Amino acid sequence: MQPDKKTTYQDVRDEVLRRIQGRIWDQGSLLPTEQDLSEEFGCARATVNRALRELAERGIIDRKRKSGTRVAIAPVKQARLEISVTRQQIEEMNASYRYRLVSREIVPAPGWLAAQMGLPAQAQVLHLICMHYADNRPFQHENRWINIDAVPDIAEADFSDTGPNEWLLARVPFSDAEITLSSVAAEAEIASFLGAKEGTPLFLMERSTWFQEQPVTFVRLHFHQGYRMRTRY
Amino acid sequence: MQPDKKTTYQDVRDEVLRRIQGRIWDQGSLLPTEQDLSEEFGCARATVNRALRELAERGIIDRKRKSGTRVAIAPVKQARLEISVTRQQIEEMNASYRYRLVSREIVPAPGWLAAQMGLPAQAQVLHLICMHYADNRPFQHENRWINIDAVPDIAEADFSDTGPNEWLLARVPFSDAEITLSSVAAEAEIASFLGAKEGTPLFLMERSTWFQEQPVTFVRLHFHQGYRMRTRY
DNA sequence: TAGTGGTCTAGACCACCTG
DNA sequence: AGGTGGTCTAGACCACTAC
Repeated sequence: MQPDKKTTYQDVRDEVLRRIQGRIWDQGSLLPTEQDLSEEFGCARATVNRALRELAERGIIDRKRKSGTRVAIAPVKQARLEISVTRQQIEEMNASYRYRLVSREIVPAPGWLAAQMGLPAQAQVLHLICMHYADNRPFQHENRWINIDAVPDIAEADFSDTGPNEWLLARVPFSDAEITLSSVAAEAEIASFLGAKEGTPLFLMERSTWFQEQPVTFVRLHFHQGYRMRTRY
Repeated sequence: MQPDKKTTYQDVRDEVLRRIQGRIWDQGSLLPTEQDLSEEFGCARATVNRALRELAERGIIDRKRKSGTRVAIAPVKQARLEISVTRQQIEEMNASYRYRLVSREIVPAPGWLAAQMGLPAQAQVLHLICMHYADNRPFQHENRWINIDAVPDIAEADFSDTGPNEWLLARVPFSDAEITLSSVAAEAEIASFLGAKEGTPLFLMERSTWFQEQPVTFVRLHFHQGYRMRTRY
């Protein structure tokens, strides 16, 4: 073995993880202090801190000032769902993407939508219905409402070529969103768009989006029958 | 305004985010170097680095050595799903939790399972079916297979009182998992357990788990009708 | 080859929390 | 009151990569 260069935070992080997985440090038990670990590993305390901070972000350990660092007991695991634009999602499957605008109208926000988005009464919204196809098979039915006050430019966009999701992302990036996933029976109209029978179980994603506290859009995405969403942690 | 103490990495992070959201730095544009920013903010480069690193982890900016830091263009947003033990999930709803073991048997792994988990042919697995109730209403149907070779102690556990998820978490913590979410029609048996009609759309979570490259368990969780999974980003 | 981000160090001070 | 993690600093060297 050659004389090691330096101890990296990855080294520390991986070794600590190894000891936790190997039950050298059991669940709930107290780890040595950063000071002690930095001496053991022959590195600066900042390096240990960086390593332990990453493990804490992953939920592997719990840290508290004064009381120290403990191995987490009933970890709430975090799975990361990657949410990308539908076109990109389809192209990553090596399928050809096709988009179609079904309808476009400006209406006063219905009551349930105003409540859902936190809109003032009588706010005007743009209501869009679109379809996304992968290799010419129905992939996703998009039912979207956009708060016109939040996106004035919206009147100029006709969405005949580009979906509203891509359009919005280019203009209102990095917003906050709340997502709900569920399983629903296909209504007759949506079923026909997706080439499924009425009542077929469909995967539904609903998303509300805000930009700087202002409600921007609410969208209901019905995926084709048999769609599966995957992730790791 | 008082003489500010020090610039924190949060200050830098929030100000950079503000400039991105305010289109001062537009999508795809190049940010100043860490050196420049540290001078502007009057702090150390390490502080700027920490701030930009967090934004990069969130997908807000892209960083490359030599070429610099750019505002991300079509960000793949990451939503974090919190996955906790069913009991905990129910108790957080302020509902009473009840668990019931439906069946328990040791069998050779069926072909589809061996393929799914990457098990050797003829591996022995423990097959469990359990129910979880919230306020005595069916909440989740659990159909689980456990690789006996990976968890030898399993023979001693009868799971009449505690669900296998909690039992496993206490013994095989911090494993890797792959999750699939989908929408399925309730089969007759599962429907009856969940108090729903056959064919009802149900939210299904399937999860494969490994510990140090070794397959541990595969579980199929059917949630009650109308279940919704929520997250933010 | 030179510029940029990635990381480590050694020391310091602070904030929070438990005893 | 004191111990522990949280953070900042100033400087240094390294790794990657566009030029």
